Amino acid sequence: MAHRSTQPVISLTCKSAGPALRLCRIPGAGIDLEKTLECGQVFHWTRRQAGFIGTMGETPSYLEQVESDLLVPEGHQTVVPRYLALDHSIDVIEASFPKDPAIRAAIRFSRGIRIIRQPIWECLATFLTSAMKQVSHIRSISLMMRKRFGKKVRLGSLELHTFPAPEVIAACNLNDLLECRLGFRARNVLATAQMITANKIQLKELSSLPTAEAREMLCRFPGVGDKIANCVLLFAYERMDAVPIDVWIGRALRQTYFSEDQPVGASRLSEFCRYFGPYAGYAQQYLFHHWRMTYRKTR
DNA sequence: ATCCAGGATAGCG
DNA sequence: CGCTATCATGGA
Repeated sequence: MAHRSTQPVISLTCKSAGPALRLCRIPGAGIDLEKTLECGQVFHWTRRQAGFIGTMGETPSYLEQVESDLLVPEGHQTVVPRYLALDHSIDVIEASFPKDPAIRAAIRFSRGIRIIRQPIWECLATFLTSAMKQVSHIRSISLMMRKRFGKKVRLGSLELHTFPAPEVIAACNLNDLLECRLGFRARNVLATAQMITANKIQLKELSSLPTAEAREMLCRFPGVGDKIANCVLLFAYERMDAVPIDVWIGRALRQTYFSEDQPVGASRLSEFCRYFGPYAGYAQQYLFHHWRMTYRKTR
């Protein structure tokens, strides 16, 4: 009973109507929450007070880091560690990386990032909107789609929106989506949602396929090529060896591992990434984050 | 104003 | 094969 009075509580809305949210403290297992939610793998989490608000699938939540622990809403003690992949053996993963200077520096800078477990459709649709967009744009598009088409869910007095289901997007017309500033990506998002709703490809069934075959299937969706397919494989299908090659990681790899702007194509870079080992996707995320934060201006 | 962004793709040689 | 222009939109 003495514990109850020390249980942390929080009120997430300005108007302090309703009971405050009761929080639980759980071990963070070495995670850095801020890096994890802001390193460019997921886009909808929003800073609120000392933590972040957002949804894990249908579940609205609040996450806050306190020293090495996490504060989560009461009742979320199981779903949060799964979503944030706190079970990943980060020591094993980092020990599997090659020991070159670039990797060492990236580990030092990016330590604490977890490759989280995102809902498959949400991940696929979000990265469909990511083509030729800055991270801040992807984020605002995701939030607009949620607000306009998502389901309203409540956490205490706080209202959030889930990412709209494929059926909801499939029923939209192009102009609805264009209002979320999707531009030329709207066509692809709509057509992909319609393919899924028509059962042309079942996303869940790809889980049982070898990575190469799952990638091939993902690339059948309009607007999905190797890069976006690899994002979905890494961030939603738990394929830790999948490496998305984008402009940033391309620059990092060429400048670090190849000589002076020799033309090195994406396919050759992709081959090279086997060098990073069985957790190449993790290594890629470390490098991506380090490079993007460090060389943003200087190029 | 000009350039570029966690790309994909049709259309060329 | 590999290379290029093009696709909307907004921040720097």
